Amino acid sequence: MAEGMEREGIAPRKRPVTLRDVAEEAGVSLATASKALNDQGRMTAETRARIQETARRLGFRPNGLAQSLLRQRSFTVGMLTNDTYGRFSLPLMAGISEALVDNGVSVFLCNVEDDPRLGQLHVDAMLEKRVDGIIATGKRLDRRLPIDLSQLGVPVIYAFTEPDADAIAFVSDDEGGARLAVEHLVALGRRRIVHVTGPARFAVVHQRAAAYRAVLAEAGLAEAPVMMGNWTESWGREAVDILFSKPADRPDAIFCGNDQIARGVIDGLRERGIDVPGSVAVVGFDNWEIVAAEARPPLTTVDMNLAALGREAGLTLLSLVDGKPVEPGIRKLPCRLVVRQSCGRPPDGQ
Amino acid sequence: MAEGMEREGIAPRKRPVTLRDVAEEAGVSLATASKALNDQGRMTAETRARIQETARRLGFRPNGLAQSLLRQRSFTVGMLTNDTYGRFSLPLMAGISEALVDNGVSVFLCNVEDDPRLGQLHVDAMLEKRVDGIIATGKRLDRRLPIDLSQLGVPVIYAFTEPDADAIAFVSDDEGGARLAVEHLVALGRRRIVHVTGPARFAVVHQRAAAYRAVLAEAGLAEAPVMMGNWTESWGREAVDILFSKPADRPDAIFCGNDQIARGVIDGLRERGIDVPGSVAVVGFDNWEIVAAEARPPLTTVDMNLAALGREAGLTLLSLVDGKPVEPGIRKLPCRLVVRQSCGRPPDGQ
DNA sequence: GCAGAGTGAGAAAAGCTTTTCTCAAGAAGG
DNA sequence: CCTTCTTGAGAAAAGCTTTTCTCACTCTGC
Repeated sequence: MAEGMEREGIAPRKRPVTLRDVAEEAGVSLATASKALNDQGRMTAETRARIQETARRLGFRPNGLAQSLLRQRSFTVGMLTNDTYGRFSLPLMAGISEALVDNGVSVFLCNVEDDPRLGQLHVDAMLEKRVDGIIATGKRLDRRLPIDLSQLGVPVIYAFTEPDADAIAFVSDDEGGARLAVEHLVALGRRRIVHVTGPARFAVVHQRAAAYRAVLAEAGLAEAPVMMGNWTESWGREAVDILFSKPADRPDAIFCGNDQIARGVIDGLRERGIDVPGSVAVVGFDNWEIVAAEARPPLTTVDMNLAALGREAGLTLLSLVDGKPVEPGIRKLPCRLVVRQSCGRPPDGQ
Repeated sequence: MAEGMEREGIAPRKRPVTLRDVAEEAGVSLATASKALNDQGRMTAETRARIQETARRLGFRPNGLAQSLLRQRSFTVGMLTNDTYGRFSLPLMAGISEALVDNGVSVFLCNVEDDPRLGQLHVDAMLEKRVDGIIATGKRLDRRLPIDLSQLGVPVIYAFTEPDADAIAFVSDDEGGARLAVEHLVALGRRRIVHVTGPARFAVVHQRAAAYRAVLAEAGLAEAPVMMGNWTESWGREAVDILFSKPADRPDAIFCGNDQIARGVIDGLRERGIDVPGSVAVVGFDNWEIVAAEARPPLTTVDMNLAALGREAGLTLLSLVDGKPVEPGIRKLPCRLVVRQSCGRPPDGQ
């Protein structure tokens, strides 16, 4: 019956070829075919080779759905974010994806905005598709996603977002990051360092400000005011106007709460004819390449290592899925200072 | 046997509850339980209600893997991109995801950089997981992804990337977009319009330049030089230096190839004391919010409607998956002009 | 020549759901 | 009272792979 049948074309169009097809073509049973392809069971080397060759020729590809059903493991995880694919999610995703792809795990990306309905929709879809786990990420360390993930029955990891109680979370160490920045300025001999940052309703604003104050105290420097505003360039320019409109107490360094503010600060200073870094050094936060690298001069800034954070989160999720116990709690991962040109000569020994 | 058994806790820990559990608990067969939950088959309203109630109480959730295996449809699609989750992929994804989530379809996001090995890895993973289709997106309209998707045996849609032969693709209409920009300037009475754009090796550079020349010709205006450089702010500033260093032939409008160039142009003009839009009008391309909205003045720019493009691509893929025939070919979707303040008063009637 | 060991390969179950038959019991009609 | 129709519900197959048994056959050693 298979005698006169010619396989036409190249693409395995229509119905995908199954293990049964391979077995029939090779004249063996399903069991034998399966074992041959998985290098398991006992059989002649010749039989094994023949089956493998047949599979190759037919373009056989095992059906992952069937495998998953049997193994109770889908090699699939869901990623939730409310950062409409934004600045923070991006490197985070890159790290997560990198950690998982090498283990054959694919990632469902789900943007839930801040909409509980949309969140529930995506979570339901994930659970029905039997994801092995979920990674929750966000755009703010101090905001929860609009859905409760604590009772789902699958492992959940939080990355760069406020976790539920008793959860496993990875966040950036903002105090440490701010420390790096301010200590850098101190080491460069700056004495009057001010902090221009975002709105008071952000937790990170207070964390970074606290570290800023601590470093000043440790260095025996007078505390300068912390100026809170928006996360925008225009606030940076405005802050410069405030700081430099009066002749006294002008700073010789400005530590900014993010790169956009820093960029505004740099622009404001340039427009006033104040040299950066000659007269005033500027440090940013976030290392948002497109802003930091194109600033004039290019911006020295704090990088939160989000890709590394994502990778860590991904690997930990895999451990969890494999049943290894993981201590709950919040893990802070260190930031890193990216030195460009807005602070002048780097201090000795760095 | 089930008599003394108390369900403890809330979370369905360990083994998820299956249809068999529901059937046993309700005292019916699997078949009846299935039909009850799907509102199919015949049975007393009372039986149906009892089964549904039981399912609800037990927190039953059908196993999507089993359903997919049977239906030959996984309600899953893969998205490939080489735009390391960048500026273009982002809105594209948002649109695609939006179109699909309402149909219960989840999206595997796969960043393949420009690495054929990584691409093959992801494509293999997708095929094993039996995605219903694939959407290929990129960061450039004139570059292929590093893998051949034409013989995969699943439907493929290309969005914002160079398609393989005989494929279905959605791209932005860059000529049309450039037209919108230049016609806007002409309508505002600008007479000497120059075009500052990116490197000649980009196809869009030539498409947009051609449209620019065509509109000038139609308006009876003298053709000004097309200045090709980099997609950077510094090139925008440099171009201004070139254009305004000599006193003659100064433009009264500049059409920029992207928003970063436009931003550089605006900064360059401001630093020369040239009023925007008073003396010179500026238009950008891409509508990259963070750049366009924070420019001084905020930038009028061309938006490629990438979210709409993604939505269209998603819906078309669904048609394809449902077996509806779709004519191959490249579909160009219109751009849209976002008017902010860098061109002055919008022309009458708009 | 025969018991026991080893070897190659197949049968069958499991994983979960959906759908098509099949069947038994009760109701309606002659 | 017997036949036919209707109705409620279950049995079984299908979708694809993996794994554990089981079985038949061939050596090996005595």
